[in-house]
Amino acid sequence: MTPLDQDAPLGRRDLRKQQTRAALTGAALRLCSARGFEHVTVDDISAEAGVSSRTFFNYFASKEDAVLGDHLVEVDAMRARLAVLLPTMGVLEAVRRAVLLVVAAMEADRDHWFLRMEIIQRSPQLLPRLVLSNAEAERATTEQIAAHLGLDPVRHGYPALVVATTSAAFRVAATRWMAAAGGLSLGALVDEAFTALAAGLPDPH
Amino acid sequence: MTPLDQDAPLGRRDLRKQQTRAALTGAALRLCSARGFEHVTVDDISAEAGVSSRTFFNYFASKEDAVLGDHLVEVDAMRARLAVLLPTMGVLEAVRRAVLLVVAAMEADRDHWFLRMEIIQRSPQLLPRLVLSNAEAERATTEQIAAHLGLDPVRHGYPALVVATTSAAFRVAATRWMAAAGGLSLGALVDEAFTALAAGLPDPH
DNA sequence: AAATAAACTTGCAGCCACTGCAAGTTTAAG
DNA sequence: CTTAAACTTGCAGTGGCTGCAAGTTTATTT
Repeated sequence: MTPLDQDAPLGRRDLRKQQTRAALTGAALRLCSARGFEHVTVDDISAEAGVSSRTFFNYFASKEDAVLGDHLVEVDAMRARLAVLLPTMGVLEAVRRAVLLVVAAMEADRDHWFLRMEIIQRSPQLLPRLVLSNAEAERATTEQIAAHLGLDPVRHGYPALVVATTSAAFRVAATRWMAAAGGLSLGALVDEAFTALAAGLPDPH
Repeated sequence: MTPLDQDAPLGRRDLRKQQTRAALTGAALRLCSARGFEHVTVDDISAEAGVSSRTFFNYFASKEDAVLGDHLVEVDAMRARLAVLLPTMGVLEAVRRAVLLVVAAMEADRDHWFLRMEIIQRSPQLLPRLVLSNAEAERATTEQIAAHLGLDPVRHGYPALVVATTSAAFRVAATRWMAAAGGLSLGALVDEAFTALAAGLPDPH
């Protein structure tokens, strides 16, 4: 009598796992927000979460991972959405709409993201790592777009260019979102950036 | 009678310093290219260069820095060029021409750059750090453009957007350059990317 | 319910990146 | 020549991270 109504096989064990995982990320975000990333040790985080430091590394490959998180779910959702949108509109417009999925996820997890970004802002070494976590996703998206256009992703630069620039545009929007401390809508900022991109980045006045 | 004809004060000491530095980067690139970044220790690099591992850290803040290098010179040159170009043309065009300085520097240091990129390709952890080394430069350029346009870089997203997207476009061009193993001109690839950017990234056919 | 297997946690020992300190050595300056 | 500054180095120590060999908890089988 295993409850499989939803999508996740929930045993007592798996439940406790994602509970421990949440405790670790929570502890990491809280402590790093208070003291700064480099003044928090893995031992501190583990102690705060009530597990051994060795167990910490059973959940996260690095201290940075605990702060930055996974985001694999959103990546998969975005790929699925892209597959639907690409045949019916231009590439840039399809990417814009697909990105709105990520926007929704971030606005839903708003509190954690503000903590994350505050920590990242004070410890710039984390920003690149955040980009890296997107790197694999970027590569996959590049191939998806190249396949749709029937282009060789190596010979043609277009797919990689679209992905890299839109990704950068998104990062800028997210940074502004945090700088405004939630006073602006992330979706609106993303839209603004994509509009400028589609217009060829003309000088404003 | 200090020889100051050029721009650098060259004493026996400074000469030996940049000699040691070159030996360290050379050793780092050679060993990492042969064995892969994570299978090379700082001790290995130091021994190959004929200094102690402690001395290594007097020259580089991290193992990654030894592989990735500085590029501060090009950054300064680019800023100066930008200051000249900005008043006489559009922002995007000015950035495009300023970037050509970096292109020239990379094509001149071609061999080292191919090694670097091969190493980075096999050890993706390095890619973020490469982005980070550009992060400070990006911030400075953003402020420069914001000042030129008379915009507040926080309230207005345009300067940051231009810098982030052009930087991404450059990265794509550099990646293709390496993939082509020098069969293509980096300058041509950069031009192609900027042209697509200025046109608003329209679908190709 | 008991026995067996699988998964999870933990301590331990150890590698390696990296740092501060206190020498010793080399080069420049007075 | 003397003094001061710069450079190198060893040493000891912190902290991130891993493999291993327990021990403990949960799932599975009979």
